[in-house]
Amino acid sequence: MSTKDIATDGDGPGLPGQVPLLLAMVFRAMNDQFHARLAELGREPLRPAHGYTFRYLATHTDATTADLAAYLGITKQAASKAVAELHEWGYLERRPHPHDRRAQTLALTRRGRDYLQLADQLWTEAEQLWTDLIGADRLEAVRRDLQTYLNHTYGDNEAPLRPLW
Amino acid sequence: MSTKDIATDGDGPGLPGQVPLLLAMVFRAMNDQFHARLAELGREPLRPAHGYTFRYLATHTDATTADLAAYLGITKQAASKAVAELHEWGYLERRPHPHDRRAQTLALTRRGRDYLQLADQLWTEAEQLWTDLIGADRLEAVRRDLQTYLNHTYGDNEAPLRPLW
DNA sequence: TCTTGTGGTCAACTGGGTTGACCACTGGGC
DNA sequence: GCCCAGTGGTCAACCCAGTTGACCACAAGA
Repeated sequence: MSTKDIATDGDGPGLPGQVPLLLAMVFRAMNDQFHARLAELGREPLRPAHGYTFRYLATHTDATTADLAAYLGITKQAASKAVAELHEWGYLERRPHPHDRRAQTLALTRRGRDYLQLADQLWTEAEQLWTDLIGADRLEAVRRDLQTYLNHTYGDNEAPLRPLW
Repeated sequence: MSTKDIATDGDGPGLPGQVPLLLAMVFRAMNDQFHARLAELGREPLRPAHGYTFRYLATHTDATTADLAAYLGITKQAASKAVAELHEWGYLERRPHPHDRRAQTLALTRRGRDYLQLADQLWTEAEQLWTDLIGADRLEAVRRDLQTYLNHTYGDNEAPLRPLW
């Protein structure tokens, strides 16, 4: 049985099947750092789904709530709730859809774009910490290897970015 | 503004701060595959917290519910619920603690160890897919780089492995 | 012995998700 | 042009894995 500790013992060739869990642990560590910095800066910590919403809206103009729900893999009711909150808090605005009178297009406000920019900056900090440890070349190699996996898995489709567990 | 699509466009040097999100997306992809295979095999998909419980118990004998709660970063009430379920389903057993009459030690049953072994096998499949794409050398390099980050972040402590978002 | 702390459970609540029902509107078939 | 199945959006009720709060049995050092 592979009961060997998967923790931070570090060396040796690595057990088969260990890498996926290492991915999860590293992302968790970076995410913790991200939220710690956010708290340090006194910024309200929007929930994960909000961050993904921002990122989606920044790259998809004229997106509707239903589009967002599909991307996040949640029901449109749930997406609608999130959108209502973010609108109430001034991060995004709803406008009538140009061609469909049922629908509304969503767009980030200045405040929303600022928040996303800050988030990008904090992720960059976390990434930089890793770069300092392993060097820019290795980081770039890792980035390519990750991208290779996504390209293979999703082809030309967009990789889903959303909360998971 | 960094509104460039973070999806699977693939090439180019990569945007700063992109790697943490790539980690999340790759883990998500592997996790999806994991659950798809589990469903294929007709195995009931225990919730994530259950898997982490198994992994913890396999490497920590005489663990108590409170230990588990601390490791998972949840309240002992929540841990107690999970333990009760897993016990009811035959995956673990509770025995009186040798030195403390309040406490109970937790241990996997045969059934629990079997499930963990299956999980390891499915993670190995996901990892293998990546190895096929980038080669064993690159995978091993990635594994070391991930481990380096964890070692730096947690030192000699155990890296937490738990649900997150 | 007393006091403080800890393992474990019961109960009530929270919140982000769900399913279900519904209306307003779209758009293709005829 | 008229239908009608399909879709965008919302309201309402519910679900459930987590929370906080209260509590008891026991532990362990003063």
